[in-house]
Amino acid sequence: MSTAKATLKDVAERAGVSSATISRALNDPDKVAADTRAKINAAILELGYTPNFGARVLASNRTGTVGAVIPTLSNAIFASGVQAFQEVLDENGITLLIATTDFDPEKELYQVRQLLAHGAAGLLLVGADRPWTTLDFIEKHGVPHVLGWCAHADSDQTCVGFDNAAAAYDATQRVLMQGHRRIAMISGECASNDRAQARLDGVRRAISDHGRGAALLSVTEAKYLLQMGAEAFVTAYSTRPHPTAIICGNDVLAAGAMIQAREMGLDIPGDISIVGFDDIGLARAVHPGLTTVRVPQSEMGRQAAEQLLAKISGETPPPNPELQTEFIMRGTLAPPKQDIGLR
Amino acid sequence: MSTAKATLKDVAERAGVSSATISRALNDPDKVAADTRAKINAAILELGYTPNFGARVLASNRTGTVGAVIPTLSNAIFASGVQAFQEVLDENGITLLIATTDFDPEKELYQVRQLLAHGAAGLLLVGADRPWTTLDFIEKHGVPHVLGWCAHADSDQTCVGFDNAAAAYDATQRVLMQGHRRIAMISGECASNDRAQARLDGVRRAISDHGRGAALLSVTEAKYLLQMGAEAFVTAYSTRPHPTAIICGNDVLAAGAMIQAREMGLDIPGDISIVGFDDIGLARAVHPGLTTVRVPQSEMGRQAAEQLLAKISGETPPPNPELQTEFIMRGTLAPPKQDIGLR
DNA sequence: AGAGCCAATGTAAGCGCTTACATTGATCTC
DNA sequence: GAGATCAATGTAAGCGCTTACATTGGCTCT
Repeated sequence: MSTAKATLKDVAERAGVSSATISRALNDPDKVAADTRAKINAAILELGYTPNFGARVLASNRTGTVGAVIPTLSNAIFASGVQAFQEVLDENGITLLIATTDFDPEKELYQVRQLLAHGAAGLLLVGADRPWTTLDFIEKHGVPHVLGWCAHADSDQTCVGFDNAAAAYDATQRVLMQGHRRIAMISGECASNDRAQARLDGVRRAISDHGRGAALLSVTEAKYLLQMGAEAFVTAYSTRPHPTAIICGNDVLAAGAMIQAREMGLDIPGDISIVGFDDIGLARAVHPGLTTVRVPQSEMGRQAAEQLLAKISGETPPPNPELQTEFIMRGTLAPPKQDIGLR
Repeated sequence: MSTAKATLKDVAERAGVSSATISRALNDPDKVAADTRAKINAAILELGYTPNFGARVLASNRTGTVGAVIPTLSNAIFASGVQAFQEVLDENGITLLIATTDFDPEKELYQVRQLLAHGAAGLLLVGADRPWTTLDFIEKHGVPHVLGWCAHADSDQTCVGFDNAAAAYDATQRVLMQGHRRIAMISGECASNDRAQARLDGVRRAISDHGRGAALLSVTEAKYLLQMGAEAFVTAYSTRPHPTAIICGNDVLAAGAMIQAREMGLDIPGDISIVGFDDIGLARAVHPGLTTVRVPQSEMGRQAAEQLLAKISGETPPPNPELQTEFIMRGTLAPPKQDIGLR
């Protein structure tokens, strides 16, 4: 075995054919006669040949990669979406480049640059809220992209996600239907986060649409961490009169709130109802089970991949799929004590 | 603006220098005079030039990517490790290629091939249990790798992780010290999973080393899903006499077990103690808090990246770091009722 | 049997960059 | 002030593939 890496030419000599034929055998096997192919395969095996990635990319102008730029893998909602995204790419022989932003729009632009510089043939981004420069840059590159975790009926962008505002509106209605009137929200940080913003908007709108004394007593923004949810609960609960229900921007915040509520000797849902968002594994694990909104994470990742692949191969992608969320009633939501029977 | 993408040559003409100088300005700026650099930058901006990835790779033989092949992103323990891994790579200007195996060793080999074919300069793999062919293949490629989530004092491999067996041994000792003698284990599936195997071994050994009537009543293997943990609990609890403590292969299984225990009207930890492993967010969110073993997920990802980068740049990497686990006492472990005071 | 066709293969021109080596002035040294 | 030194830049040879186009020879068709 030689030290130098085998090249196409080496394989060609060994197999007694031209390098073009080798290339064809590799990229488009049925253009090559079966027996030639056999010889070639033998030669490849003997030489331990692996195509040179750079040369292949340079000559063909295809990298076989797409990129995903997401806030963080540490949040299950992104991790499992990306997981599904990757699975579909994999089925199509595409490899995934990944970069994270920690919710920073500038870092997102930076990462987009990175991935495009690495030859990503398409891009998955999270949400629709970003400086116009970012999308501009992507478009100048002529690389298609899809936006995940959001839905925008108005926009001409390809969005694969669900209507966060509508889902939050719906969830809030359920809370109101239980009889709650004094509601607080623990929201994710809304700056540069249209999903958090939309959820907050949905809650706001549902409450004001409802009227009849329903009020959003407070909105506390917090980072998506258990500890932050706990701290935010203190603030959210501190109004007089207390809220009877707290709607949280996601399940992690909700779980944090639950911990703190229990800490403060409050019964859930007796003294305070809590509603989450996302339905990650956590929601079923806590006790009582967390009432929340299920979002189709995997389905979203899958469809995002399909849309992106379609765009890459130049097909007009199917119209934005509308993914449905589902309100999941568990134990943390119940009618408020003091209002029972008052209707 | 022309339709065709600008190349180095275009920029060179525009800036009135040779293409070599542009290349240098890009890759090794202080080899170029400041004013020349300024002209070049202007030209680049005007033309919207981006280097061609393939050409760069072909000419320089460097892709600036590293690959990670992991079981799944859906499990927080991998997701947050990879997150940290990616952050360090990012600081070093390296981009991450990601592929998942769903715990299938054959798929792992396939993904390793994929990533190497995409020019990964280094590889992160999970655990040490795999067919020799896989590592053989990697070595033939001359690409360095590190194994994460495991520790192997004996091996010549670079492992970045913790001693799962020792951590399990220690946790089991704590359980024994609380007075438990009838212990059951809900283990992850051990086939092709040395981490699960090691944890099981640690539990086994601790119990047999202890003697004095301590017994491992049963071992139930289950996939790492909440639901599977719940189902496994039924089996694990069904022995007569019942176990007084159940040690779980990870926190997800433990949380599933907790759900089922509550379902069956059992008090935790009054009727049954439960211990988890990993200390993911879930462990603090459940009630009572899950007693578990904290593993330094992020630290591991970080160090794995550092080791890998060191190997890639040809340095002799620092010796395998020994990462410490920590037993986290929370509410799900307490002395067994019937043994209180009996010593 | 000759024209026409087609599948299989060969020929060779790049793809756009990096980098070893060559060149050029300017600055320094004694 | 001549030679040495050095920073800055230019020249040009690839890197290892893909692919448009050319060639070949065996078939079919009439």
